[in-house]
Amino acid sequence: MDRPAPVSPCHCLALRQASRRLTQHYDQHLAPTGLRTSQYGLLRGLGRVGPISINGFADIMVMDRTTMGRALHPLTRDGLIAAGPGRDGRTRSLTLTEAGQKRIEEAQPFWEQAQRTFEERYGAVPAGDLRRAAERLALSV
Amino acid sequence: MDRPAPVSPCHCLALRQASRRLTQHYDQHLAPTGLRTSQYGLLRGLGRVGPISINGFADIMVMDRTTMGRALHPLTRDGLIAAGPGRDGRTRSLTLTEAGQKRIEEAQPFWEQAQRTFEERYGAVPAGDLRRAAERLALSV
DNA sequence: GTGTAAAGCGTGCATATGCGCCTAAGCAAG
DNA sequence: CTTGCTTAGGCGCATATGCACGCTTTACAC
Repeated sequence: MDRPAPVSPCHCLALRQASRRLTQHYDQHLAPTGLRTSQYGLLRGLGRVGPISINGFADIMVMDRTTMGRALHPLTRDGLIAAGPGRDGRTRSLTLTEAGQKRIEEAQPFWEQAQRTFEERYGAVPAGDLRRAAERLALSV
Repeated sequence: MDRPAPVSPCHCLALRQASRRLTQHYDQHLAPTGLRTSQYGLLRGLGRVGPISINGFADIMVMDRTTMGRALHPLTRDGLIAAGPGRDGRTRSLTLTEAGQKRIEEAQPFWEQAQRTFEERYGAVPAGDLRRAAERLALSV
């Protein structure tokens, strides 16, 4: 997998490529848990901000609302997230189930190893800088 | 679309969120051209490194080979990229067609505006730093 | 109360993403 | 020439991504 120089000074393309690579790295570490990185992120996020509506959760996770709706399917199917009725007839209330909480705890060591091995290769300081820059982008654009 | 603080110190999650947001920004600007950001990136990339095989192009663009194979479908369908026979009976040779070259030129002003407006909001210097950090990640991990 | 706007969510469509498995073609050792 | 490894690519499956459109429910002005 040796490649020539990356093609283009496009900020977006560079970020997309980096995102793909990093996702692959984390996914490989999380594979034994049966969770993808995206799903682990959703569980962690819901654990912090739930109970919450789909739209609210989508905003927090920086996703399109319809993407969120569909991303929840495999998680509700597997009983990791419960989507009960909300305070309205419109809203649905998302909560992390006990199985979901347990699954997070099982997956955490694998996530930590992914995070750690990435920091070892890329450098912990640059990794932190990159993360903060990405967080700022997600909030600002 | 105002959100609370982003959830998690996970490098991967932060990068994925930023990637989604930025892709949305560029996609909105490129919408009049009928190209998505990803497709514009593929055309630009192929223009630089083509003719090339699918696997070779996938490596350069930091994609899975199967993802590349499928991403080419709408582009070959629309005649922007030609997938002729390669030097082997196995390999296929990807080239940018004249229509593809023309499409890039048509789209360029829209891409430039997306790039520029992002830099205005996020800051040109941080944007460059972020792009270089992302490029390094794509090559290193 | 009623009409209208807005909020919350779902669905259809098209593309994006990558893993596992498969086939075909080249290539080297015997 | 045959056996076996490697390379190039396709396809099925499942999830990810978001736009356009539509539906139901609520909020609000009047």
